[in-house]
Amino acid sequence: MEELDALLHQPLRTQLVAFLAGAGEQTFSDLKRQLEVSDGNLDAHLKKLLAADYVTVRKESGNGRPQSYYMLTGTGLAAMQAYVLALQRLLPISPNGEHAPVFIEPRLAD
Amino acid sequence: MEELDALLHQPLRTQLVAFLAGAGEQTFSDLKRQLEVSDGNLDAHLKKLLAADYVTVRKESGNGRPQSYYMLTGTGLAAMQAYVLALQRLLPISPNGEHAPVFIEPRLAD
DNA sequence: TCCATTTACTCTGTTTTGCAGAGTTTATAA
DNA sequence: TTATAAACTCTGCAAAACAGAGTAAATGGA
Repeated sequence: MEELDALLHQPLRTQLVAFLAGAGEQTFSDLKRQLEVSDGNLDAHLKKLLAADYVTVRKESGNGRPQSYYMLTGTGLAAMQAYVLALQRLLPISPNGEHAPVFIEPRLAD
Repeated sequence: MEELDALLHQPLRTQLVAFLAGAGEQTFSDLKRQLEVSDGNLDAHLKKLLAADYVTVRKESGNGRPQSYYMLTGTGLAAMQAYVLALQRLLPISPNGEHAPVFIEPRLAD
């Protein structure tokens, strides 16, 4: 059985990684607002992504309020792409209607 | 933010739906063996998929040991395809290397 | 016939995970 | 100097996942 990256297979972390990939560097506050999540929860999930090197932080202070900028790493993007690919391979018919090569035609209930 | 089907965004259920899509009708025991999962846990997740009509059961008895055959529904396959599509849209660069139209080039840390 | 076995559950308890909010620190702006 | 904001940390609760024991129904073999 194809394995799915447990770190990415979680709603908030999937959204975090995808959002960072699309939006580039974001502050803690930006992420909190955009994903509508409590700061405790955001912090916990960011820590897991940091520990896996899927995300990096850059901390600024001195020229305004202290700010932490979070950014996706190449490792993180690669992991996300591998994750989506793994899901596609699990599915016998790809979402665009084409058949994945390794699977048979799905048989469905009525 | 694009939403992800919470029912599918869980490792075991994702695997269950994908496996049923590829392998067709499967017994409870088959699923237990293939996915290497405890029967209590398998039962719990199958119930959720049944409740959402992503899966159906057909029960046989009288001509052998009682057997329950589980099968993916059209609803279930459609949900899975929509789920994978949603993930692809979240990602700024699709896994095959092509850019998704709505997103900008991802900016990454070093 | 009855005993063991298999299937497919149900139930219970434990562990893990997710999550919210209160409190803390540092720093700035008023 | 006080108030406010950012970015945490910590604590506790709630929900989810999970394993395994127990159970009913049915069969197959002795």
